[in-house]
Amino acid sequence: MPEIHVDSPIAVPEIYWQVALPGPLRQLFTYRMPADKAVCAGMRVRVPLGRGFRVGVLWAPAQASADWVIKPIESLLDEAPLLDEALLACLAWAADYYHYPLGDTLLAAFAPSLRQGAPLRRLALRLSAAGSAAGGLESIRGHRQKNLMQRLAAEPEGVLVQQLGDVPANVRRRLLALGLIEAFSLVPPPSWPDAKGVLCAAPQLNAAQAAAVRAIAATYAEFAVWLLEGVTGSGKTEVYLHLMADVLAAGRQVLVLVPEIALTPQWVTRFSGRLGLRPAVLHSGLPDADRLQAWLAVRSGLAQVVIGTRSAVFQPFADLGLIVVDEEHDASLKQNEGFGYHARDVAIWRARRLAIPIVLGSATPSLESIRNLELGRYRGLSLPERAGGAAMPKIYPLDVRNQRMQGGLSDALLAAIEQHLLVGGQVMLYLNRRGYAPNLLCHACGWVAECPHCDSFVTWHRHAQRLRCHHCGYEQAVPVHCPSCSAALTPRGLGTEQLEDVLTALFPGFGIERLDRDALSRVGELDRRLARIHSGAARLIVGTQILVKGHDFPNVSLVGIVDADQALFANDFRGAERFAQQLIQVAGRAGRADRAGVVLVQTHHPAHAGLTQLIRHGYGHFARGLLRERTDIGLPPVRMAALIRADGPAADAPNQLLVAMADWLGQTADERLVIWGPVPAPMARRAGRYRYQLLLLACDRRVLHEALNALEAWQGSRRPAGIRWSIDVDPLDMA
DNA sequence: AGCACGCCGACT
DNA sequence: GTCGGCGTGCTC
Repeated sequence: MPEIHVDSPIAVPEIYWQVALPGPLRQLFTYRMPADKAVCAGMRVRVPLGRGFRVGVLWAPAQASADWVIKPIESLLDEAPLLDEALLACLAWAADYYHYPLGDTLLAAFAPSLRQGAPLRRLALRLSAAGSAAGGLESIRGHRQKNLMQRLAAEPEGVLVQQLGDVPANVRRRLLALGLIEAFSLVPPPSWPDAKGVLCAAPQLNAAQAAAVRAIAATYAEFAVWLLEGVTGSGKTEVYLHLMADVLAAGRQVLVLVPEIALTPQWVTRFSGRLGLRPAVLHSGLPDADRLQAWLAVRSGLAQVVIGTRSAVFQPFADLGLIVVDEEHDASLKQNEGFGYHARDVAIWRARRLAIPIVLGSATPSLESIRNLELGRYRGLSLPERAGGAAMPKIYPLDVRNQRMQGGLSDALLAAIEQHLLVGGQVMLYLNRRGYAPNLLCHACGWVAECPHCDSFVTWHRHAQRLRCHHCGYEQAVPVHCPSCSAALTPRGLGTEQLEDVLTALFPGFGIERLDRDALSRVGELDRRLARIHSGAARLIVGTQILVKGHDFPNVSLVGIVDADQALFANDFRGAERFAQQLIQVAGRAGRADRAGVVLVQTHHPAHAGLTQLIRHGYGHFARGLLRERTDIGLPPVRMAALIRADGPAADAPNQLLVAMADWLGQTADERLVIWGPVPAPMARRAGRYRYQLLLLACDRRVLHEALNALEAWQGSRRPAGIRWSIDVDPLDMA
């Protein structure tokens, strides 16, 4: 359609606004609209862009510009801004800090259907004047039509069409045609269901818990970051619940961030049982309709408690009074691809802006948080003892050098398993490798099945009869013979599937449950397996990482770490802290009730300095030691870091791009910027792409961010074909 | 990101 | 002679 511009004196004056659009469009786009429109930042608009249309967010008023033809917005999607000023400020900060496009950042705060441009107004029906006057309804024959008339007569405010699912469309059309009912649009009032089930009483707090509650409660009206360092089983959740009850009683909302909600269904029942309300549970598996309902209910204040994974940190709270970040050390709070924000850090920003307290809870706090505590930015609280007087588990290294091993288990570990089973305990075995065997090998010629797309071997999944790559999703059938020499193939190494089989053969009749991603891919499977564990039908538990994430298994008296060696010598500088966190968290599954637990750590390096220190002095001491090492070598969290990743279909180009960036930064950036690399990524080829990375470090955050801004501006002009590159601020994962 | 325009191989 | 590969360049 050609643009018609009429310069007539009666033309409505126009205003200009900058609009943030989705996509990697780093600049804002200016559009015009009639000046009589009441608009403000945070409203969604539909605007023309190129040939098509996009949903964007009004950002700031702008001036007319002669540099380009300014198009009018196509439509205003909201009558009021859906995001308040405080949340918009938080999003602007996040876009800037994480060097992520503003439009995509803003859109991340909307429920998915709103992101697509769905209007809040919905079609509704009500009786027309004629319909109300008709009274007797004699003229209507069909009983469905009569039912609808009666239903609408009972609800003079009108009924949403989407709530009339049982009424066929032709019934509605017929009554509309007769003029007895009329269609109109309305913004449905938000709704949120009540809690179901009975309330449970709060248990008595122990002295440390009560002290923590008192201390935090004194800061309800101010910004304060509390690091709650509580050993596994110390009852951190009880502290949260007491605080939440206070804040809810004051009529304010609470946000609880957890690593993986799908794995902790008991949280939800516990929260609703104690607080007498239905929490909004948000995670990636939730259907869009549920997300929208929750989003609207949170915005209206009806949903008072939100429990969610990292993306819940952008929920549009009406009156947030407290934030809890549980397992604040957990790496799933940060993502290293796409919008790589750390939910804990965004949450802290929101808390500061809202002047409310935030509680970071963990048995194994991150080095970042320990440092902030030492610098006085956070206030510390500790729960040094287990609730209910339970003893801490005892951890022993188990030297497996020269020991006979059966299916990866030493005689000493097998004896311990048997002993604990015979006295009625449950035994948990932790092995962070799923599948049957990590390699499939030809004993005759040495051939090993590899992933064609990655620098890795494929894992043999015996039950599924597939070879799978755990890095890219590649799958293939299991070859019968060696493709190179036709000899038979043998498995090498131990995975959870195999461990399950081994234990079934060695301890028949005790019942085994395996908890890993393969076993839990079907919905409800976790619940079924957890039920069998809790009922005692399964006495042996085998699992990966998933075991670490906060499940309560009160009867577990022995935990076996099947292979500590792989984690002891990790290739990334955070390896040691991650190993320690994992060990302490798994160990914490043992002996929660009346008996002390035992943790046996199989290793070929029983004298490993880190391992012995961790066992002897505990996590807190160990972590503070690591922090001093980081200070000496100038790594995070002592210096700020950003990782530039580049990948492409060939090996040279991404490396050359990073070399060029490193050279340019070396010449132009502040001399306090430290540039390491580029180096190939820990897995140099993944999913068919060659990956390199460049690490930037600086003591001053501004130095780092200035360098990143300059880099973006410099690179914006030239972009090599086929190469992708991205910035990861505060990277957790070097892979 | 989309979605154009713009120049070189196998097909009705 | 056309259909179509994706290389590069722009979108208010």
